Formats: sequence, C-alpha cells, structure tokens
Amino acid sequence: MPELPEVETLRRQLRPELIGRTIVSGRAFSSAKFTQATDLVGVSITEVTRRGKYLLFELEDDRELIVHLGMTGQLRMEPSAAEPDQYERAAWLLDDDRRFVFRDVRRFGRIAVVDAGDYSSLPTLHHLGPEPFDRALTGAVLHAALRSSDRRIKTQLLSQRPIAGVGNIYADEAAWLAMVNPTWRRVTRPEAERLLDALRHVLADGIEHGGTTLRDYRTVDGGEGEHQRHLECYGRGGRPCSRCGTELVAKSIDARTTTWCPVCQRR
DNA sequence: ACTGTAACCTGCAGGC
DNA sequence: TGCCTGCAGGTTACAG
Repeated sequence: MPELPEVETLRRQLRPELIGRTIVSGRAFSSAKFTQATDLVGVSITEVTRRGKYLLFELEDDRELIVHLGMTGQLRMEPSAAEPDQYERAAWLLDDDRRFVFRDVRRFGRIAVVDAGDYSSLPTLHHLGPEPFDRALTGAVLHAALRSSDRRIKTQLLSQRPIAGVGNIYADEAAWLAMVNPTWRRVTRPEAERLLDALRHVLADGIEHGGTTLRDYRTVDGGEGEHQRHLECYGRGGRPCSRCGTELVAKSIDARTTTWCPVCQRR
C-alpha cells in the first residue's frame, strides 16, 4: 500500500489520537518482524513523525516505535473490546481503553523499537535520502544524486536514496508529469529540476487526496483514499496518454511494472 | 561499495 | 466449478 502520501495521511490522523497516550501493553504475531511490539509497557507517546515511508512514534523514554507498512499494512484505532481478526500482527492497549492495531495480510511490514535516532537495524531508513519537501533538496542536489549511479532513474527513485518516500505509483506519475523516461540511466540538470518539481507535485496531490487506495490501503477510520481517481499514468498501460493520446507502454523494469508515454517521455 | 536476484507472504483475477 | 499462473503500494539478505 504505502508510499509517502499514504503514510503521511495516517500520521496526520494518528497524531492527535496518540500524543500523550500511554501504552499499557503490547501483543504481537509470532514472527521476529513484529515481536518488538511487546517491548512497550507503561510508556507514553510524545510525538508522531515520519521519514519516507516509515512512521516514527517518539516515546517518553528516548526510544522510538517504528512501523513500516510493507505492501498491505493498515493502522486502526479500535475499542479494546473489538475482536482481533486473523491478519492482526501487532496491537497496543492504550490508557484510554482503546487498541492501536497493526494489520498486515502479507506480513511484509515491520515493527521495531529502537533507541531514538538509531536506525542501524533498518538499512533503508538508515541510508534514507532527503524528504521531498526539504528545502535543502534542490534540483542540483537531486541531479547529483542521480548521477552517482548508472541504474535506471526509476530504480534509483525506488531505492529511497536520492529522495525518500517514493514508490511505484508516484514514481511513474512523477516521471510522466516531468516528461522524463523512467528507463533512462542519466538525466540532464533541467530534467532533474522537472523531476523534482513533479515529484513534489504528485506527492502533495496524493496527500491532499488522502492517499491512493488500489487494494489494501485504508485510512485510520477505515476509509479509502481518493487519489486513485487522479492517476494519469500508473496502471494505465495500453490506454491513451491524456497529454498526447499515444498508447501508454507498460514494461517490467527491474522487476517492477513501469508505465510511461513513449512520445511525451522521449528526448 | 555497489548491483542484480531471490526471498519473504497472501489473496485475487484471469485463462483454460 | 476448479486448478494454475501471474501479479500486487516494499525491503532485505545474499552472492558475485
């Protein structure tokens, strides 16, 4: 499910519910990916932040609870009496008699409890690139980052190194908007400028629309996002480009389906 | 240090 | 109806 707009939507919804709440107890599905959820007893949440696709719950004891949603993760608030379903992977009982629940059908998600700021156990977070809306991230900075590798632009974006939080949907959307071909291995400085503008544009739109619900993604209240109604490129292979009418092409690029317009996204 | 590939999981849609 | 294959918002371990 979850790219930056989906995770940011959840962060904004969870923050007022969780700040100041004390975790009474935690339970977890019996897999090392989730069992650290049980390490939190009698500790309160002081802030809810985000880096890329990672949700960070700051705790009063200078630790952080980190949640990554994988492909199918969901976060919910429930009354403590609610029946857990078979896909619940972690749940925390709060001092207001509600449960904060992590549900994840495919179990690609992950729960970690770390000392504040110590991300060495999560390689992608540890080496995460700048936030898309960080003012220090300029076209020149993105250009330099993309030049440091010969991998395809799409692959580099998905690596989380040049910029944080971009996944398959928003990578295809931004490349289309910027008229940059995702299969290129190098971009010019002006192309990098356009790509950064486009990334910011599609991510901001995604947040504005509460995220993209294709299958599993749900907001905290169980609702769907709206951004799937605004997609111009992702998932539209074989259909006409809304800019020029040419049939969009979909091919597997480094094992991820990638869609682009062979006319607009051409030099 | 970097890169490509397989692996981790389950559900669902489409073809036969 | 049922079986089989391929595909899905991601990250990470491992081999070269």
